[in-house]
Amino acid sequence: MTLSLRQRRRQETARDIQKSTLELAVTHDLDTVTTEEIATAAGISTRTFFNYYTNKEAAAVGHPPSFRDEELEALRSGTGVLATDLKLFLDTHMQTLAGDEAILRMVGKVLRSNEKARGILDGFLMSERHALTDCLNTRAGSRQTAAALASYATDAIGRAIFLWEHADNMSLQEALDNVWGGVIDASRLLIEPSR
Amino acid sequence: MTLSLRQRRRQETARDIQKSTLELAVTHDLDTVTTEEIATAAGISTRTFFNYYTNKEAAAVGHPPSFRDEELEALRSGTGVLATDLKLFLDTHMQTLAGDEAILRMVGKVLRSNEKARGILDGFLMSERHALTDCLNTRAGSRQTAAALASYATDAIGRAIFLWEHADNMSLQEALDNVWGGVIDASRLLIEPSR
DNA sequence: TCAAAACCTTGCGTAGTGTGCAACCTTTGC
DNA sequence: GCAAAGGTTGCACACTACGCAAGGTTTTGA
Repeated sequence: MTLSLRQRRRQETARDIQKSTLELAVTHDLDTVTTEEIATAAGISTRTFFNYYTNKEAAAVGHPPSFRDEELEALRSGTGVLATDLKLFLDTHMQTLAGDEAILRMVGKVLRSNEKARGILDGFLMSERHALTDCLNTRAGSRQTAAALASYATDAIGRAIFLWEHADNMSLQEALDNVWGGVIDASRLLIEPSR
Repeated sequence: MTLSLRQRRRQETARDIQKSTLELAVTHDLDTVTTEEIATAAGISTRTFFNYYTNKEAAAVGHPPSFRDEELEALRSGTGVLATDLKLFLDTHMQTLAGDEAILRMVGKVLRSNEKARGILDGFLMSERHALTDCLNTRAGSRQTAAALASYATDAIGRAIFLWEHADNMSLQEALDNVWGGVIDASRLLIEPSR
């Protein structure tokens, strides 16, 4: 469990680089910031920067938290109402994300203006969605159904973060509740035509 | 309606560049292809390449068809069952996409291996989803509901294309029907806990 | 405890990217 | 038919990303 000195330093440096990148990106716009400026701000050489991240956009995105295995397992083997279990799963993940609101807000800003950063995050989210699809596949009727549910869920997190960023005085949890209400309403609209 | 010689040439050149880019990307992997190779293949100078596209990933993605105004309007003012109207809307858009299956297939391949290209397409899809949200907002109860429906719909197109690319002997329309079934089942699962 | 192995940082060299600028050519509109 | 508008190109330049090799630090295990 305890990381060696080397591993700890590596994590710290990676995080320092991300912080330096985001701070510069938020004040100046990532495209006009050079890797040299980032490296200097993080107290390393340009060459070392590229030993940690393949490019500045990847440095800005960093390493977002994945769905945790325990949570996926709890969802897979859950016996409650699916909508409730899935919402609980998202709540837990949102709490993890809420652990670093400052970074989340800066990353959000970068994502809104930088295509390459979006692509990098999108790749990450794609594999997360895949893991969630596998997990839901044991509870849904078919793989297509599981894939749709997984999309609903990951999209909901994205919209919740967006809502939280743009609304004043709203917690991440409140934003997710709000968005989830929309998901349920949308589902109802799709299968209950008359009302 | 008729385009001037200049405008027609511009479109043709843009398309030639996209085709050259995709053909090289499919055989060699876009990352190892240089802009110089693309420019030579398209019969233009490197400098001109950058007058058309800001980078090779944008050249590979090209300019995908947007939702058409008539279709959006038909959906906005539709009076049928929402699920049916929305499915019809997607069917129509899928027919537009089916007009160039060769390019669609090559773009799909690039998107699977190239983060930057994904980010570019994602930015495009984001604005499409926004337009669709505005449109659905007149029929859904709230903006969050409309946003959820718009996500369901655009994601369904993406998954349908993915399915079509990976299944043998399946048309785009069949793939969309298949995926849409998953969307409806997922919605039902979310609001009908016991069954 | 200490030397070898493993790993990390850094400078240097190099191929490739993306843009401003100026010269020159083609199309358009009057 | 000619001026204006728009397009293509070469050139120069700053920035990106990575291979390589030299030199330093941490880890390992005898």
